Amino acid sequence: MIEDRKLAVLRAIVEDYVATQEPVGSKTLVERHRLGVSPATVRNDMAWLEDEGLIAQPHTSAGRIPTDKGYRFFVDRLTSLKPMSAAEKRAIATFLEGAHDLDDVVQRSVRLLAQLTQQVAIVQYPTLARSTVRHVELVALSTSRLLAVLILSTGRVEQRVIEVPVELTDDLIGDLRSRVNKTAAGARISDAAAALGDLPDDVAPDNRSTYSIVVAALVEAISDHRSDERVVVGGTANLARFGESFDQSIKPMLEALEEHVVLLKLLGEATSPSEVTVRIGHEGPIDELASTSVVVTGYGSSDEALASLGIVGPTRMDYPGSMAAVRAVARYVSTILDEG
Amino acid sequence: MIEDRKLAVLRAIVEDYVATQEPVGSKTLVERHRLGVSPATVRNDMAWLEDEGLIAQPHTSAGRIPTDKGYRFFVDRLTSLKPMSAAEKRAIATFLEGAHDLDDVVQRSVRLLAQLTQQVAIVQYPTLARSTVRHVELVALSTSRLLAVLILSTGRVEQRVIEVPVELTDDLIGDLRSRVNKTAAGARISDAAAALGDLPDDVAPDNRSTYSIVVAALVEAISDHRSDERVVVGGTANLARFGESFDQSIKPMLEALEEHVVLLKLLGEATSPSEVTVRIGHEGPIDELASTSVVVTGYGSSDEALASLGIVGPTRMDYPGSMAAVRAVARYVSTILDEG
DNA sequence: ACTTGGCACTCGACGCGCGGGAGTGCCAAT
DNA sequence: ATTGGCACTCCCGCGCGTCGAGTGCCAAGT
Repeated sequence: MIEDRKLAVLRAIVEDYVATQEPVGSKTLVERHRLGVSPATVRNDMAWLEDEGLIAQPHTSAGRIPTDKGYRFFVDRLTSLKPMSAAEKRAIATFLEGAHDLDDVVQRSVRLLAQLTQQVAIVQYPTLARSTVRHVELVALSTSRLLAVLILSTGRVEQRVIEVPVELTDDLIGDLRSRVNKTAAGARISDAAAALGDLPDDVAPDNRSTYSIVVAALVEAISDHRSDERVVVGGTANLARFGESFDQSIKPMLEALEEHVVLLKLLGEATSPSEVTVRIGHEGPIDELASTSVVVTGYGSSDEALASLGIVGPTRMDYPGSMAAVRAVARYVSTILDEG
Repeated sequence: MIEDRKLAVLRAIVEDYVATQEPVGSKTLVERHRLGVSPATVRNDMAWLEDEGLIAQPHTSAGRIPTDKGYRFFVDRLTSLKPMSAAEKRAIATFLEGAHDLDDVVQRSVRLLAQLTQQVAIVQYPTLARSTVRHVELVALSTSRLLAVLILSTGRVEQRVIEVPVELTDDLIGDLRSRVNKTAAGARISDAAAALGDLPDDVAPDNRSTYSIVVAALVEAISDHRSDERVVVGGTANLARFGESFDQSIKPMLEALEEHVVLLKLLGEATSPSEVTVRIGHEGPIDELASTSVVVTGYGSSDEALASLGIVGPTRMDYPGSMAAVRAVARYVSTILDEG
């Protein structure tokens, strides 16, 4: 069992280091936090914490900084995410309520999150796999090109251009549209794709092949997972705040932010909105981002998460604050999407 | 009249400085470029160029660097944009041809431009004002919420959610849809909005008010200029290359890249695809970006530009290369959009 | 009238040495 | 177990001298 005071010391170190960005020594520690013991005692505790691998010193005769393991311990056992102030809650609510459009909601969430945490924010669009089809619209662009517009229960609207090697007539499209909608409406996207495969059974024989071609293209377009990769990034300017550790930090970060596939990996599996996942430094999936942490949670209805949202920042970040902000935003977004 | 050699010296200074990022002195200059004269002569020319405000020295006894005015001179009179190599042309063509969707085209253009120039690339979506309406689709989301999907000639698809304080029936929507399409199809968006104002004249009297409410909302949604602000940014990671001048350069840059309104100001008026506009340092509209240059051109049909596209980078950039790349990409994008 | 070599001068970059100070570990005392 | 004392370590900042690239100017050459 670890004594309370050692934990208090660890907590103090983390908080001070996060606040000042500088290694923290025993003397300044007892000054700033009323630990009620002398620096020498703290030093002993520090030596112990270092043995345990929770803190480290950059070089002899410097203060200590938390290790990844130390942050992990801090996050798991030494803190509960501090609740947002009433003012902050109000700010979140009013800021997000202005939106009706899904695009709006996503965009505002990113900005909000970035501003609240002063970090880089990432919001994923609701996963297609977990949405149901509300309506499918087909519009002829030319005689051989068809625009399919999918409207999903989450408010997401997807469009695809389909090239078909057959002549498209208005009747054909109209017929196809009503059939597709009858089959797909209300179904999950994967189910809809499956159900559409059976469609051409009861159509006029001479239209059969046309149908199957169009439907095949449609199915392929629908289940195209490329669009599951939709994420929005905001608050990049906050990267400018850690001006020092430049090459090791900012460059890989900027690169990652451009690769949406990488970002999705970073967000990971969507969890329920009630729990906030924290990945610290090397725990993340990307080696280049070993000195950055991710705070992420899911949003959507409470029983099933639609997608993820979170922030990315240096391992030395304000975890309680970030976690609280991420959770708060996720909740508000969830309720807004529920209403819409 | 300025003699040729002085111009040659200026050109050499610009080229060397862009390549090395270091102030260039008289001796290294005659070594690298076969100027056929001695360093002393070059020094005299340099003194003259400095008097003219075309070059400057950061401090006494350092080499010279071009001033903004020097770059301007260089761009205007000392260089013609070098044509792309055959290989590059092929690369551009194949890279862009894979796209059919407008989103695809835009996204690929940004990446391509960023990669070719090693700078931050910006591509604006085709302006709504210059597109014509191809089709309008209306879908009821609930009894009082309507989703309008506009499909434009450029391939752009815009969606808007409209709240209407009336009960929506399928008949009403169907009727409205056919009327709207009859009125708006083929028209420019501004004309369409105007024409829609007259719509409710020949409808059943008891539907009048409903129509006018819905149409008013629709018109407002259509002419919402918020969506003219759509731009896509890429190649942010290239910012990491100028690691030195950090706070003065990267931070305002990152901030600007988040504010799409600012970016639009930066892109400025769309010009014809044949001419490439260069704005150097302070010439730009944004004071914070005084040490960055913009290379931009329009794309779309040759007689009328649909929107702008270009790159942003430090004033010390490879202007001939950037200009050529920007123009090449704009041309390819234009032809692809013409076909589609 | 340019061009050129020579020359003195300037000034930033670099390396070095030297305290100052923050911080540590250890030990003896309580 | 805690604490004050103490010697030790090592980073950081400062001042200094040197080096060298680069300049401006001048007088001589073509």
